[in-house]
Amino acid sequence: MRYLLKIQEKIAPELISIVENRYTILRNIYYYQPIGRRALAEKTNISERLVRKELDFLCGRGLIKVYRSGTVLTDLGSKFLPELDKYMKELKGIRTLEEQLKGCLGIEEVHIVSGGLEPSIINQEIGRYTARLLHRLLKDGDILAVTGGTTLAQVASAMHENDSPMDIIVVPGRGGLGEEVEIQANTIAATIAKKLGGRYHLLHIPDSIQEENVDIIMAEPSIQRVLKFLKKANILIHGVGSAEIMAARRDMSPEEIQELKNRGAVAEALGYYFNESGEIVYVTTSVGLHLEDLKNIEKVIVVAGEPDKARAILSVVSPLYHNILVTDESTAREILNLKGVRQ
Amino acid sequence: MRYLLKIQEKIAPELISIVENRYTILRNIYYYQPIGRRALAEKTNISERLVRKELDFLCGRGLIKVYRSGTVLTDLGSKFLPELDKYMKELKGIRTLEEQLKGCLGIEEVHIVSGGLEPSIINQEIGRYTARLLHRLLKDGDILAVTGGTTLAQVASAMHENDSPMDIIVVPGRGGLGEEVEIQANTIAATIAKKLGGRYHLLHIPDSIQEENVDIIMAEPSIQRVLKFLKKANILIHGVGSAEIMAARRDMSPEEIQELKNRGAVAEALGYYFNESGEIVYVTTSVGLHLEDLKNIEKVIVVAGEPDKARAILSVVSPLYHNILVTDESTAREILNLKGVRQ
DNA sequence: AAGGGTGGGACATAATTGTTCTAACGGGAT
DNA sequence: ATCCCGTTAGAACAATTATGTCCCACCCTT
Repeated sequence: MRYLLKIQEKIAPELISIVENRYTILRNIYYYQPIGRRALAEKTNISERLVRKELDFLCGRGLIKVYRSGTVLTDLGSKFLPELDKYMKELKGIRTLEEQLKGCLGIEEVHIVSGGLEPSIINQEIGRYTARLLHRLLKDGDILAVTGGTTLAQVASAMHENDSPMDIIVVPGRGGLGEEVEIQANTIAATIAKKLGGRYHLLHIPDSIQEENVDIIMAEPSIQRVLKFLKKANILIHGVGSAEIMAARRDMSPEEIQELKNRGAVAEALGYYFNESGEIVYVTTSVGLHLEDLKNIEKVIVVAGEPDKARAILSVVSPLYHNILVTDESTAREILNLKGVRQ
Repeated sequence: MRYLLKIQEKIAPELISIVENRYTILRNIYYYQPIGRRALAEKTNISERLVRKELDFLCGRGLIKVYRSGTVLTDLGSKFLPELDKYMKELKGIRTLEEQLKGCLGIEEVHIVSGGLEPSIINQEIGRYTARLLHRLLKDGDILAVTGGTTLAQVASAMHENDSPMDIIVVPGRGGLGEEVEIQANTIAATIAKKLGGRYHLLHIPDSIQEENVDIIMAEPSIQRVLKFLKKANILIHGVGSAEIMAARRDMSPEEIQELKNRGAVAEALGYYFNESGEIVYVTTSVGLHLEDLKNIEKVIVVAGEPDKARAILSVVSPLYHNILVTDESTAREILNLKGVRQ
């Protein structure tokens, strides 16, 4: 399979740029439809005339439809796009990247989404991909734990409504980390549960509670009930943040932030802060899953894009805790760079 | 595998003609090297300028070398060509053709050589391919039976000398069918045996012997010895001829030829003449393998190109007797046409 | 009603392609 | 050895095609 494409690359190397152009255009249409030639040209860095040519081509293939108001994906086109994803992965050697990253991180599965789009869109792509992955992975009886963050929010919004309700329980992995509602774990858990037709339980915990009050909160029956589900969760999906952004997003005091910096924190996940070597340097006093719990969870999926997170991902992800990583092409390459692996 | 190329064909259909051009050019260089631009252009029906462009490209890839005296395949090029063969088979859907033909004929294996060359070259291609197949198939201890014919002669000449001699015996499948020396079974058997570094035994039998003398000849010890090997042959490779051409090639009397026509003979193989329905309508009184013997031979390979032989192949090849068919693309398509299979 | 987007058209320019010419090389015959 | 013929690559140039750029009439939204 890979073999044939290798041969092809030798005999027709120009193919890659041709297909890449069309792929990029299709994906941009997907995200911005209806969209015009000029806007597409700008987004894709392909000249307007070329975009037009490709548009004509794609139109002829019935993948898109050009209206007065702009270009739109046809049904055929949106069905075709996931297939193209697969194809492009092979063509651009992303499958190889996945293997390298797998070996490098020692993890079970690595999924990489094709790059070549704007960062904001890449996050959506990761969401779209992870959503598909989740749909495949989840089965009746599962208890899914999720965390917050922009990436997870994308996953939630990219999931589609199930035809028939599933017997699934979704719970937030940690409570009260003081973020905006849309990207809170609670919101995301609810969204996903609703789309799947499953149930959900939320953790309502004050943003920053005193250390001495934790036990009191924990004793609350409503909290206890959710924590019981959490302990039984067999799938966890969580994001990774860069330490400073997370610290800012959660209303940390300046002293705390300084303390984090002093300790060399670069990454955050599940309320834990890690330094470059992957050591835990700080833990927020929050309620829910603890790092050690991850070892008992069947499938732990970590999802994170954006190349500036490469270092963070590297320090967080560990075969001890994680099974699956979902990221994007440029982040993957950056991680391998940091590790000194040549591609 | 096939799947990816299907996707590719949808997103980049122009690729096929690009690759096809380069493939055709490469193959023509292989057969005619050193050859010039103009001659190539004529043979391939590609405009001279295009040939030049592709030549520049192939040169840049190090697959060919352009000399004052013409273009020549480099070592890399000749190593690359068989890989390209494989790739082209997938790309042009020849693998699918093979499957269809396999199903249609009920045979174990079908090998189809990519078309798009002049008929004379196609025969060489089939020879080249079959030679590779034989090299792969043969193992020490084998006894190989071969017949005559232009196609088999190509096979023989396309085989390469073995580094180390093989423990193999090659014998002609039938004796004395009165053809030119170069395409006689005896000659071919000797050639193949020499190339493999094996032994061979020949059948020297008068061209057209009287029915009543067959037994006398058969009793000859020298003949008996060869026949004994023949009965133990575990691989047979034979060609297929159209009835009229074969009748002419072997000096048949006008009455016999008329008789053949009356009986509706369309195909010949191993001295047997078949009508359209695959029934045997005539047998030359010759010495050697009989049709029934084929059932006991491990691998029977039938090799035949040229589209006008399609009907002949169809009536000769049977799962009862044959395991492997080697032919070319246009013949394959013609056979499927005759069978009413749409491709 | 106006403004920012749209597709289609126009057109100059660049690139590709078809065609022809030429000088030089190679190989066979002398 | 040498001449000669055929074939070669390379160059040149015209014809065609692809491409970059800009404009315009239109439509939708605001």
